[in-house]
Amino acid sequence: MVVRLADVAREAGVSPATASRVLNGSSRSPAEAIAEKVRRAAERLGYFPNAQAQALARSSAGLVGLIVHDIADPYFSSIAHGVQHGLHGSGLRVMLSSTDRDGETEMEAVRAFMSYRTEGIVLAGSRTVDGDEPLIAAVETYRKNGGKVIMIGQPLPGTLGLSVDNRGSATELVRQLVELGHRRFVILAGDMNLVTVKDRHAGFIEGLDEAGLSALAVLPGVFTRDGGLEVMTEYLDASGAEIAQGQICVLAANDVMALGALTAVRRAGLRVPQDVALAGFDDIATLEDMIPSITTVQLPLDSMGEQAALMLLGAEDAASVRVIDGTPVLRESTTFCP
Amino acid sequence: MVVRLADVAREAGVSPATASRVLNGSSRSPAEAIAEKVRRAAERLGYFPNAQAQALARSSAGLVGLIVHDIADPYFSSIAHGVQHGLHGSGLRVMLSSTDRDGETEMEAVRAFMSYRTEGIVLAGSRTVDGDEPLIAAVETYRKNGGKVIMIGQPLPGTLGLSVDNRGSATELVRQLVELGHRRFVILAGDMNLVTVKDRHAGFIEGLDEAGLSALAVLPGVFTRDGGLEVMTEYLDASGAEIAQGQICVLAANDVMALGALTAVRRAGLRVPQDVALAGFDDIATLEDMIPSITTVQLPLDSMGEQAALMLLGAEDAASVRVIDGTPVLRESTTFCP
DNA sequence: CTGAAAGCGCTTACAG
DNA sequence: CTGAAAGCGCTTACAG
Repeated sequence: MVVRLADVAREAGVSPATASRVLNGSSRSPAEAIAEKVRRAAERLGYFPNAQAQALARSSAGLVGLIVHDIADPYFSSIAHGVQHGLHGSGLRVMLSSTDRDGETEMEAVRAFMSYRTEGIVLAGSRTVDGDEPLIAAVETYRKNGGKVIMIGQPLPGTLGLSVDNRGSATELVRQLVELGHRRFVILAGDMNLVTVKDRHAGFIEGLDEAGLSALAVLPGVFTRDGGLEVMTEYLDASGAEIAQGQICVLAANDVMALGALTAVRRAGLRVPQDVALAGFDDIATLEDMIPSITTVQLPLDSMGEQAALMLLGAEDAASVRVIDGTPVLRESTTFCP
Repeated sequence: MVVRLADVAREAGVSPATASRVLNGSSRSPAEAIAEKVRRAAERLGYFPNAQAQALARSSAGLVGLIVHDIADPYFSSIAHGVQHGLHGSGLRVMLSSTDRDGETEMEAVRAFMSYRTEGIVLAGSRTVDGDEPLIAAVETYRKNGGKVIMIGQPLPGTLGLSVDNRGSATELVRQLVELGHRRFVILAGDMNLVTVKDRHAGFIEGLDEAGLSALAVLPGVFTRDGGLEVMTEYLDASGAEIAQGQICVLAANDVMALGALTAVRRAGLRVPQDVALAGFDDIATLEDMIPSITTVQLPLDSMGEQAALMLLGAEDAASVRVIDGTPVLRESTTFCP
C-alpha cells in the first residue's frame, strides 16, 4: 500500500542503499545523474520515509518530549510556544503531554518518552514539596539511558534547566509595594505542596519581615483561576471587618489566581485597588488588557521555553542551570489609596 | 547500553517471543509462572520497550499529530487541552506542531506526521481563502496512506471534523445586539484571507442587512491581540467625529482582537461600553475576569478538542462532520447607552 | 503453551 | 561511486 524505499530504488533502477543515500542527507552523495533519477522516482511514487524505521536504524528518533501541568494555562502555553520556537529548524519534533497535574499521568509521559527514545525532555511545572520521588526516579532512569532532561522551575541537582528565582522576586515585589505605602497584606498562596508556591510564599514573608510586618492572613488553595476565585470569595465573606478598616493588598501566588481573586472582589461589590489592591505573578499575556492593569512579577515565559529548547539542542551535557529572575511590574491594581 | 527485550528474555531464561507476549498485551498469554519470571527480569533490568521497534513491527506508531496556528493563543491551547483529555487512556501520544500561521511550517508538520506514521492528525485553525492547495494536497496524500484527518473549523469535503457555524452565530449575535438597541456598528475583521474571518464577517453583514443597517466601517487587520490593538487605535485616531456622534458597537472577529481593541479604546480615553461597545468571538477563558465583562460568541473549545480526539479514536471512517454552533453571550461590554 | 524464524523499513560499515 | 548484507529491536504467523 504505502511506498517504501525499496520501491523507489527499484523504480529508479538503483539499490536501496543508493536511494537511501540520496534521499536522506548522507555525507557521501551519489553522482548527480543517479541522484536525480532517485529523486524523480521518489516524487513520482509519493515516497515518505518511515520515521520509525529510520529511528530504529539510526537509533535516534528525532523527538523531544514536553511535559506541562496544563497546556490551557497561559503560563504553560507560552512556554510551549517558546519551546516550539526554539526547536524550529532543528528537525526535532515535540511530543506533548499535558498532565492536569496528575502524578500518574506525568509518570506515564516520562515512560512513554523513554520508550519513544526522545532525545530529551523539557519538564515544566513546579515540583511538589513531597511525593516527587517516583517522578525523580523515572527522570533519573531516563538520564542514565542517555536522555537529556531540562527542567523549568526547580531543576533537580545535577540536571540542566532554568531555575526561577521565585523567592527573591517575591521579596522584591513586596519591598516595592511596601515602599508604595502598603502595610496590610493578605497572601493568596495556592497549593502549599508546590515548591513554586512555597518559594513565592517564603519570599513574600521575607519581604514582610524586612519591613517588620506580618500578613493579615495566609490563604492556601488551588493553584488555578477557580482556586483564586473561591478562596478570595471565602475570605471576603469572612473578613468584612478587616476590609472595612481600609485598603488591603492581596499577594497572589500566580496571575491566574489573581484574576480569579479580581472577580471575587468585584462580585463582593468592592473596588480594585481602592478597597483591595491585587498583585499576581508570572505576567501572562492576557494581563496587559485587564482594567485595571494588574501588578505582577514578570517572567520571560516564551523566552524560557526557547532557552530550554536551546539547552536541549546544545552540547552542554554538564549540568548547567540558568537562573531566571522575575521583574516586579507595578501597575494600577496596587495603587496605594490611603 | 540500553536494555533490550532479548536481554530480558535471556535473564528470564525464555525466548524473546515469550518475553514479548508477557510484556506487551498479547491475546495468548504464557503461563503465570513464566510470566512472573519475565516481569521480574524486566523490572530488575529496567527494561523499556523501544516504541520505534514496536511501531515498525506492528506497523502502527501509537501517535497522533496536532497542528495549531499558535499554541500560546488561548483558543488553540484550550483545544489542545481538550485533545489531550480526549486521548487520555487511549495509549496514543500526541505530537504537537504550533506553526505560527506559517504555511511552510504547516506543510512540514503534515509531512513529518506522515513520516512518523501517526494514526491521525487533528488540524485546528482556519483555512485560508486561497493558497491552501499545497496543504490540502498533503492532507489528501496523508488520507490516502491510511491516516485519519480531523479538521476543526472548516473540514474539507469528505473529511471528518467539526464545522463551526461561524456565519450563523455571527448573524445571531448581531440580531441580539440590534435588539438591544445598537445601530452603529464597526467590524474589526482581522485577516480577510482566513475563511473563519470571512465567514464571521459575512454573518455580521447578514445580521446588519436583516435590520436594514450597514457597517460604519470594516477594518481588516491581523487576527491577533496586537492586530486588534493596532487597527482599533488607527480607527479611533481617524474617526473622532464618528465617535462624538454617539456610542458605536465594535464587532471583533475574535476575542483576542477584542481584547486588543479594548485596550486601544481605553488608551484613547474612551469608555467601554458608554462610548464604544465591544463584542468578541470564541469565549476564551480569560474573558470571564475582564472588567467590564466582554460580550462574545461562546464556542465549546475544550469540548471541541475532545470531540476531535474521540472522532480520531472512533471507528467512523465515513466522512462525518459535526456542526458546532456558537452561542452569543451578552455581557457588560455591549450594554446599550442611548 | 513456547520457540525459531521471518519480517517491519530503513541505515551503514564493509567490499568492490 | 555503488551494492550486498547485516543489523536496529521488536512482533507474529507458523510449527511443534
